Amino acid sequence: MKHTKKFMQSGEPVYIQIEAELRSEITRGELNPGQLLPSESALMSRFDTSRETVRRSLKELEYKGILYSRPGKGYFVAEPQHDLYSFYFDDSDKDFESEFHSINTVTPQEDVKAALDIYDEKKVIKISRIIMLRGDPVAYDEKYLPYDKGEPLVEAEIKYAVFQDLATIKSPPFAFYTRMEIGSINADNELKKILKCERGESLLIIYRYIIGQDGKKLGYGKKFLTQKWGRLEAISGYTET
Amino acid sequence: MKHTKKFMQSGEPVYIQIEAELRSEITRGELNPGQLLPSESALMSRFDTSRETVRRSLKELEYKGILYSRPGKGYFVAEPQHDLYSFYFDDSDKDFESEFHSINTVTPQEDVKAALDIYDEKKVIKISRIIMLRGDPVAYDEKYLPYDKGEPLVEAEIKYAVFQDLATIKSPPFAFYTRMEIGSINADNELKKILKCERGESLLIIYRYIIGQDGKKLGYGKKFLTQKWGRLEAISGYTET
DNA sequence: GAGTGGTCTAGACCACCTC
DNA sequence: AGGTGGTCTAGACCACTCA
Repeated sequence: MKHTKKFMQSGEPVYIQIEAELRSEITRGELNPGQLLPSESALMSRFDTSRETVRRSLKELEYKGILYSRPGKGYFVAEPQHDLYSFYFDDSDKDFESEFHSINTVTPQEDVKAALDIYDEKKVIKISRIIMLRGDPVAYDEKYLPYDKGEPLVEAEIKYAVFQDLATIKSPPFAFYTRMEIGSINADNELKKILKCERGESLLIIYRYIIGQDGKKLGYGKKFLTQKWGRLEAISGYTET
Repeated sequence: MKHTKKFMQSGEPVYIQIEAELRSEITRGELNPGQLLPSESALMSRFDTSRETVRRSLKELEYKGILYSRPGKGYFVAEPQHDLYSFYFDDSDKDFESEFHSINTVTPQEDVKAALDIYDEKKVIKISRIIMLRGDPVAYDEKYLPYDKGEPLVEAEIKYAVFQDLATIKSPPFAFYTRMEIGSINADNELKKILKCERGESLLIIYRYIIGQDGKKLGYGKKFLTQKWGRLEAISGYTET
């Protein structure tokens, strides 16, 4: 059988081989953004395979943002998204020691009320902790959750769940997402005390809003990172493999 | 014909309908991370369609990071990546006015040499500009490109290309990517002068390294953002649609 | 060995675009 | 009218997993 032979020869599925071949032409600059690719039927004869197999290759490249298709016209090389960055920000701070600071129900301040869409006198749960590196405080974290009366405040449970990920509480995990804002701020006296840094030292401040798919605000957090914590690292553009 | 009727009824392709149905079960929490989905053949009879159609739906959800599959076992609901964030950082600063500051070839400082993998006495092209909002400076930008002797320094061309995107020069657009580091810093006297801010004011500092797929360093940039510039905004988790 | 997903084929009809 | 991609079908063989 034709395809079996091809498959065995290199150990790679045919559609992966075609994908690699086309991708290489693009990263080498032989095919450039906006350019039209050969049609499916042309690729079928070029690679001596069926239409679905060719389409599988093209679909892969489409998902990766390298191609797009226009019905009736063909496939085109996409513009790379050099302005779209991604980064990991792991709230559990696995690489650090973290020190439990306080947990209690409080009357929220204005920024917290606004962030959680609270308009009445409802209280909120406030959890704060200090993140340490080799004995030095490098970050300080405050999290706020709406406190619905009647819900027992089970400290141990919250401690576990919240420290894994804010708002894993009582929401199916695909039912919410997080919006983050990153800014910088000079340490005030309170932060100076907590983080044992200079007053005025420049800190990264990271705001997070946990939002349900229905728009409901499920959580709010502020995190202050000293320069010892390190820099946030992000990537944009297409990285091979 | 069976499928034509189904397709016409809702105007949506069958595989999109199946995808939506499964996704809804997941966001509603009926199916949870780690759980096994019904097999392909079970879904074939449930939705009265062919295997490839069912597989197309599952593949979509796989690409979106909602499912993963294990040969011989089945499809499982994935863990949502609540720690993976994305954001846009458009270097052209379309929403701002930007003021050309200077462009010339200079002997690089140590950080620039390290960032561009320069070990000899080669010079680099330095481009700097100031970004303004309503007449006020809100950011300051420095970019460095390796300067290969013999290349004419065509100012107009560089100005255009670099201000669109650092390193669009002479590299096919899929041949490189960008690594970014975000930190905070106190304004020194020089930045105070350029940005007309207080000495010690907290700034966001953004380092960028433009890197070829072959690992070659193509460009380096530093950008200082005042608090007037605004906050960086990022998103994580699954957002519907 | 029975069931699962992974790959591949050879058809089909459709909507869209261009001449 | 003829070419393009979009959707869908009904087969096939394979490697993997688990009882």
